[in-house]
Amino acid sequence: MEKPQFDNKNNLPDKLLKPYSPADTEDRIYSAWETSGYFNPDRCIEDGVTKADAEHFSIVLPPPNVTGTLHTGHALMLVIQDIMVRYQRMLGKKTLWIPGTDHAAIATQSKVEKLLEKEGIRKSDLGREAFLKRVEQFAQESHDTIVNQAKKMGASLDWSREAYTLDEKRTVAVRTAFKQMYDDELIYRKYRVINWDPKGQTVISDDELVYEERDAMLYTFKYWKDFPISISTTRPETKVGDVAVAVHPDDARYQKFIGQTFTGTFCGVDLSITIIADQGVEPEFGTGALGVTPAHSKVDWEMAQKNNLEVIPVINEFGKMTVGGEKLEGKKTAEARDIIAQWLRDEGLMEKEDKIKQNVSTAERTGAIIEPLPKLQWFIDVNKPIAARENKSLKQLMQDAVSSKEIEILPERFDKNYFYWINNLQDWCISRQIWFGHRIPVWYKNGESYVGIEAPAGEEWEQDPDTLDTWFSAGLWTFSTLGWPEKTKDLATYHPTSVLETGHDILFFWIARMILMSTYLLGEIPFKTVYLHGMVRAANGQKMSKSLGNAAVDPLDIIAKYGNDALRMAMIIGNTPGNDLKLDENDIRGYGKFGNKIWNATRFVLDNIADLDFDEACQLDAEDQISLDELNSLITTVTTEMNEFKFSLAGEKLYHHFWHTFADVIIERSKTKISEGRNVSSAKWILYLELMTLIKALHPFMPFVTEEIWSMLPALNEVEGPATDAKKLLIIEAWPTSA
RNA sequence: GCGCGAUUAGCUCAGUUGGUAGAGCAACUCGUUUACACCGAGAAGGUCGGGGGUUCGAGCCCCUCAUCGCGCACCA
Repeated sequence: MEKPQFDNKNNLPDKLLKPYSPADTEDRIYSAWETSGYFNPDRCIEDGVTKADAEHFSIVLPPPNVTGTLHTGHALMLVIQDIMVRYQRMLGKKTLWIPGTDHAAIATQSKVEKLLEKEGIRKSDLGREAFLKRVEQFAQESHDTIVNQAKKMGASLDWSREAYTLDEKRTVAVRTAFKQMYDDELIYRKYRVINWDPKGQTVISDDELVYEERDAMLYTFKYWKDFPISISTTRPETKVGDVAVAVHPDDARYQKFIGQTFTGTFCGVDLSITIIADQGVEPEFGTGALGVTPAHSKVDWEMAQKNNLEVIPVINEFGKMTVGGEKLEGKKTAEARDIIAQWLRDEGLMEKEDKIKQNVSTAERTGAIIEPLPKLQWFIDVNKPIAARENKSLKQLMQDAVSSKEIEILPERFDKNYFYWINNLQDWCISRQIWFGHRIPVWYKNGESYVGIEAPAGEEWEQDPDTLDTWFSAGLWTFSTLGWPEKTKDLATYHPTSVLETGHDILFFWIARMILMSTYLLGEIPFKTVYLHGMVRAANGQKMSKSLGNAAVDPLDIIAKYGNDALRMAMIIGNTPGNDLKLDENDIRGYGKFGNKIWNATRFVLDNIADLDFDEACQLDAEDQISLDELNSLITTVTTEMNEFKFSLAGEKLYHHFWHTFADVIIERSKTKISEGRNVSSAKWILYLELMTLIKALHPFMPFVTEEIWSMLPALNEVEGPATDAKKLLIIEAWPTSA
């Protein structure tokens, strides 16, 4: 059967007669926003959109790594932040959202190394300079992709303030921060056992360790026949570096040996073993005695420091043995382990071999098993009292910022994780043996060293070859992006920032480090609210990852299919802070339909209010007045929820009201009134008021379709009557208030 | 080992200070009424993981157990 044609006697725009097409709309709308300049708060002030003395609202975008393209996780972060920013801008605040990218030192370097590997090139073949050129080229390409993607996602970022963690300004910030910390003796260089990644050939911080449970063999044996105590270990190969055996001070079995030294030969290596007492030894585990290898275990290193023991390195940076003659030297640790285990059996020294589960630390980036090694590295002291900060340590500064409620973490339960992490925090190792990143601003000459922003004068000064942990520069992000160390107007206006929105997986890596840097360097918090989102998962709950093959869910594909507005709604509704989000294509499709529903409702309203006389006072009949009251109370509720970061609730209420109250009840009711000529003016007024209000309130959630509709409401943007001045864009329209 | 979270309609999840259980999707029945079939109307569907406690009243607070997931941790 033929469907009756919409007669369009009121000459509605052609595009409004067809179903809504995000693909034909979104790019055009984004360009209009960019051209307007309203992503930049300065422009809003110039044009009188925002008052110069208005309250500020600022967010720094967690800078995506320049390691490739944006994924759904990035899309989620862009959506949540864009909603906040659009809402705050409509409230009339000086609203700034700063974009940027992160050089992501190790991650980017290893990515490029892998690409070069495919070409059969090693980074050592290229040399430092040529290699860095390749990395920078790669980083630039990634950057361009990322920027384009962010724009596709509708992010209302102020591109005029874009920053990069490795650009010139940020380099000055990094060096200034380094120098100040060095001068305050918070940064120091020390030889100690660190986490060595044999694959990445660099030291990594404690936070970059990932523990993996593995099967291991626990060997129980004596070093030699007349040694009085048996020890247990999973790593016999390190025992050639042993200098002591530690027992619990109260252990009756071993007390009599404490303080004695025994010498002998273990697998061809001469050892001198002193029996020491340490509270940390668990009498119940193994034999209750522990072989101490100061060079290859952090715990043992500390025992050695306390007891003044010698440190004997036996493993090198490549995970190979450096002692033991022909039998062991040059062998990989795993091989040496078997050789020693066999030797123990052959010698009749092996007493027990037990299969156990063991947590081994691996490197987050390379997956390699960490080899603890003693090395000279740079550290940040987290316990030293700082005179300029009321003698508080960095640890205390981090703690106080949150415990004082100056910084609020959403959801609140992450407070506990944060405090727990701080309590267990040890000095932060900030040097890395990689090429890509901020080179440590320290120069050496004949045993002399110089720390500064610029290289010292004179030829012979040699800069430290190491680079800084990428989180050092990231820690400065809230203020380095605003111009620090210069005293800029931006810094005065927009810092502390209002909200930091990111995934809970980088609470320690990044959020804690930003709090550290900001409270120390500026004496103020970096942000007031931390909003932590969960991880985006596939519809079946699986983690999206390349190895599972479902990381192929490209946000741009979804946008091409259903539109950005639909993706946004699917990412916001049903999503609460801290909880993972299952992204289901059905939901996205559903919200795509909602966009069309809004579109069609607009067609109906515009067609019916074409002859509405705006000079006449708005007079509503009883039921329409009730509807208006309901609308007002909806807006009040939604506003409260927006202020409390409850975007899911707010979005869902707007969705539901639009569809099931405005469309299903009010529009349907108006048809009867208009066709019967009963309370026609009231019916038209309520159509108009509802549509106007809902389009505005929906804008932060669905910016494209609402802006597009807004542009088709000629001279209707003031309730009082037709506007005569040039039409404003919806992004700078005032957030609706209940009348 | 310590800590955290989840467990609510078939599925995915909301539920803000304790006050008569909600949404979306799916499924069911009916309906093409000129904004929209990317639609409408209607009905159906839950002893809120188990057990105990506090309370006039508990999805929500307390205790306990179970299952799943996550974070942290120097049992060698």
